[in-house]
Amino acid sequence: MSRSSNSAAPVRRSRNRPAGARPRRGNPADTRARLVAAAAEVFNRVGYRGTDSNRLARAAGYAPGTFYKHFPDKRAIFLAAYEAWVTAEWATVERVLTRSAARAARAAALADAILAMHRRWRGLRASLRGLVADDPVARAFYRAQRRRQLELLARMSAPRGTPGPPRAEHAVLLYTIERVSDAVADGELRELGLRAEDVRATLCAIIESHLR
Amino acid sequence: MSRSSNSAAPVRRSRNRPAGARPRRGNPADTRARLVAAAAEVFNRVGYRGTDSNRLARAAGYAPGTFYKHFPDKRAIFLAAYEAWVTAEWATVERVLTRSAARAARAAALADAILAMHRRWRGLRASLRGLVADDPVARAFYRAQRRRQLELLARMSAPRGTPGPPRAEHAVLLYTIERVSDAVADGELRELGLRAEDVRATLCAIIESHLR
Amino acid sequence: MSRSSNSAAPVRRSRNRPAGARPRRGNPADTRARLVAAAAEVFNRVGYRGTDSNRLARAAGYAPGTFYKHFPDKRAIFLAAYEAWVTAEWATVERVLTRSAARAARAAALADAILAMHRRWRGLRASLRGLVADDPVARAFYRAQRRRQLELLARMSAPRGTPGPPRAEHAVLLYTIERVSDAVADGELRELGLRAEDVRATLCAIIESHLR
Amino acid sequence: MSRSSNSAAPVRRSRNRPAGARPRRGNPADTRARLVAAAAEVFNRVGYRGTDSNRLARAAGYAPGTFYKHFPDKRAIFLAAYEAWVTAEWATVERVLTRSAARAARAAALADAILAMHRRWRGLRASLRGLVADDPVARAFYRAQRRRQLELLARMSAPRGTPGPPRAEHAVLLYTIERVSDAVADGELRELGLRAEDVRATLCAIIESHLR
DNA sequence: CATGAATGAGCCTTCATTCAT
DNA sequence: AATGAATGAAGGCTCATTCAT
Repeated sequence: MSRSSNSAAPVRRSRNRPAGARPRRGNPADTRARLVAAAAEVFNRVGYRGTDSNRLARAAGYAPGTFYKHFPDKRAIFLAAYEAWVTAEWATVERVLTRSAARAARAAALADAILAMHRRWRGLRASLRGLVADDPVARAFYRAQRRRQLELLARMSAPRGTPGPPRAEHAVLLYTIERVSDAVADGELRELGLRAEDVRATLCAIIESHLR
Repeated sequence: MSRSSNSAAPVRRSRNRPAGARPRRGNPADTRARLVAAAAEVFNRVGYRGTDSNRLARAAGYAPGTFYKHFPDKRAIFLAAYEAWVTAEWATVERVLTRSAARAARAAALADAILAMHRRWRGLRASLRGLVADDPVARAFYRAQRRRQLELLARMSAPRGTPGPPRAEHAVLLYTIERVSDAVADGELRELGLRAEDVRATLCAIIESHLR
Repeated sequence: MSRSSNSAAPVRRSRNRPAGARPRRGNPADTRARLVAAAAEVFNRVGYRGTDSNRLARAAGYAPGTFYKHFPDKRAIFLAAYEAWVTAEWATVERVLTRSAARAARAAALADAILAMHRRWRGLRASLRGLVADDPVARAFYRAQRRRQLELLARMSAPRGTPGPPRAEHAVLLYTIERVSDAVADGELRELGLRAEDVRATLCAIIESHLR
Repeated sequence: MSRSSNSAAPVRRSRNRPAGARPRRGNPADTRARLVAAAAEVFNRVGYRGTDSNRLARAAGYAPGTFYKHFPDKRAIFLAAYEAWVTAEWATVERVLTRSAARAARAAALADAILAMHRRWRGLRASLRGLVADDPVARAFYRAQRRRQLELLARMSAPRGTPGPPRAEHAVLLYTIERVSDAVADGELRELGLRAEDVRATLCAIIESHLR
């Protein structure tokens, strides 16, 4: 598995513009993408509560007012960054799962890919949890992502492309993977006196038991 | 299992004082307990970000200054409320686990007890997740609770009272139970198109597989 | 009296161009007129503080920058709209006063004409009062209009076209008509428990006592 | 008539505290009164749009937060200042009207008293007009004051204490006095080439014609 | 022990205006 | 002549915390 592709920023700079070059006039899509990319990094570093919209704008090379031309508030840009993250993670998951390899190998690759994404973006994910806990809109957004994941899983685990309804065991699997990955990414294991390798193995085993 | 004992407020009003009676000068422990009890309810209702220390003091019948005589800051009272909650939950878990019943029955009782605690205090728990995500001190406190839980589990699953080191599979079990219980309490399942009964059954099965 | 002519927009669309047709490059006078006409309507609807120059430009079918090609600032376009309004009102007043009719009939016609103008443009007038209160330049502009009105009145009331100096009673008359018309237009009367007809009659009587 | 009493600030500093002495702990009523008194002066000097809530607080010797302990927003403190002004003006009007003097003398005294109040607080009154023009809440508040004035007038002009309904001619009288007084206070007359004495005389005549 | 008035740093947001295209 | 992305000063408001009583 290419670790670098998993760890890539969830948002890419659009076009081939030299980094640091800030066009006073760009097209709105570029500006928006730049804002989201910069915000993702800032959120990941200092957390959602650790910045404000003015700083996010400046981090992308813009003035405060520009921020509000593109997002109604701080939450909106956070959710945009999170959505990009989820999209990147799903892409990775699908790529890994469609490989032709032994079940155990695929489970391990999946665990590693997910853990890498959570490690690289652990600050972003921590902020997500905080925001989801506090904010109803963020909560709804987060759950919508989860729903899509569940549908994806139902489709993938169906024998012959006959999706079927979302399954409780899949939901529990997703919750487990998410929670454990966040714990690993946040370094909770070391504090608990556990070895990362053991937790990874446990996770792999659980994942493998759900693969076809 | 006594549902009412599970659902009880994690903090009791101390002494037999008629509710509403507010001694202007009581002993400090009483004042502190009253503040924590009131704060637990307020946090559970409006969330950690939904109040301020002035309101928490008033909710317990005190002035803002009194709050800071008993707690260094808002976080401290939250952690006190959370600690009381964890203590109450553990007590319930131990009570259920030490019953002599079939493994499946104990697993079901445990799941129900935990789900009840999470349902009753879902606002408090949501705030906990938010605070843990944002605040290093809260995070450390939270992990300390987790560590004690893990030790408890190691002791309980040991054949002859020979605890042994914390085990990765226990940690994963705890994470799973916690995450799934919070999801159930928050009503995520319905939104995902899942039946509560199915998720409960899945949870019971996982718990049962870890019981001796 | 033709009510429709009184109520007409104080600024006309120039030329016979189908509404909505927006030439990207027209002659400057047309663009300016279009901006003023649109601004008059917008100000009348949402007030001076209720818009910004960007919206005024868009309301006329232009981009923000175009606005500043034609007006130095937001105040300038407001004063242009107000000036057009005053011109339209004066034209109406002169038309009514030069009719050969009984004094009472002329007074009533004048009152109705003025009230109609104030009703149709009550939002514009409210904004005028607000701006005049806040802004020295707007205040000077407003007073200049008043001065011209006073001169007109002096000329009209002079026996043989010998104007004479402005007279205090004329000024008081103008103030009274203006204030009462605005009150009527703004619906203050109903709130005060007065009948519109009674106020109109009082106004007519006052006007009539000043006519020759 | 005592000019000084008419021109007095509409809000008094409560208690006999040396000017400039700022008690860190006062009773709320004092603090509020100090805020309103300071705000009235600031509004009168720089206008409603010329300050912000932070400056108003500082002008009274307080920090920004204190402002919001007493008023929900800037508008609220303005309306409080205006209400104090109206109360002061009414007191003056009643005092003058209940004197036993010739009708002409009373009319003159009334005109002078009102003109003095408008001159002393012309900035406050200009801001009032601006706010009333822009803000629905301020408008409603302003009209409520007017309604009370109208009732007062109905009561005073009734032969035998039989008030009767509000009368249109009274409303027109109030509008005229208000508008003309503001014009005089704002110096509009000089700009219009009128002599202050002439306008005052016209105003006196109108008032006198309405006195019993 | 308890009070509660007061604090003030800092966040979110607006909008009149500019200027490179 | 027209565009529209970008600007940034400034204003309204909150709330965790202090301290004189």
